[in-house]
Amino acid sequence: MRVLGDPLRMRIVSLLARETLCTTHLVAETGARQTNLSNHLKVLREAGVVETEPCGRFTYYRLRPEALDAVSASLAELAATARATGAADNRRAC
Amino acid sequence: MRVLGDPLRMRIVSLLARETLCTTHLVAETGARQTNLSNHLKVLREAGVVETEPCGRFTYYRLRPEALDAVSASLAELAATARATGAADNRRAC
DNA sequence: TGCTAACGTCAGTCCGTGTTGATATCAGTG
DNA sequence: CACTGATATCAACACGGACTGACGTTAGCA
Repeated sequence: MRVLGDPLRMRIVSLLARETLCTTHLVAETGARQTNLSNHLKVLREAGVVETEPCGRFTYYRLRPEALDAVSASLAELAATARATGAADNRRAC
Repeated sequence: MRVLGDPLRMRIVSLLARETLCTTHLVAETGARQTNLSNHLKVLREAGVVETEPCGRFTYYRLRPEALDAVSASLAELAATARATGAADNRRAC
């Protein structure tokens, strides 16, 4: 959740959703410096959002759908409980 | 998405999912200063994540489930496309 | 075996933004 | 009407984290 808060990282995630890419492609697509991307990719990797596949001197990055599904599900659950408390008008007295 | 990246804001959202609360309660629950919470609540309000209901000199904050559902759905869609590209082994050549 | 291109790491800078204190406002309450 | 408590706004401040430049490493290729 926290790691998806950064705009550039969300951009990376969107791009990787459609294609498996390597760093060079991401540099070309986003216009960001290679070093900067490498940092963000490290964050995404350590968060389990993406996984790498070394291919010669290239490194392909692929999205892990489970990670996105997990946050999506937890947000959906929050929305469901919120809907329930709204329907029950469950409020704490002051 | 961006607004949900902050830990304190996610905390607020979690609390509001279960109960409709006013600022005082949130101060007690989170331990954060009133001013700080007011700022975060403003951000959430302007993002359409929460809505307010003035009640005398109190202000109740309630979660808007549609907002959470929206981000949840968009993440789920990203996950779906990612799964499809993974299955098709859709990668860009270097 | 030199050369280049791809990628990661490190240390430092810089900026956005979360945090705070002071202040204003408004609603109850005595 | 004076007073207190709830909340929002404003103007700094501080700090984490995004961004950068320099460098090291590895893999292909001539």
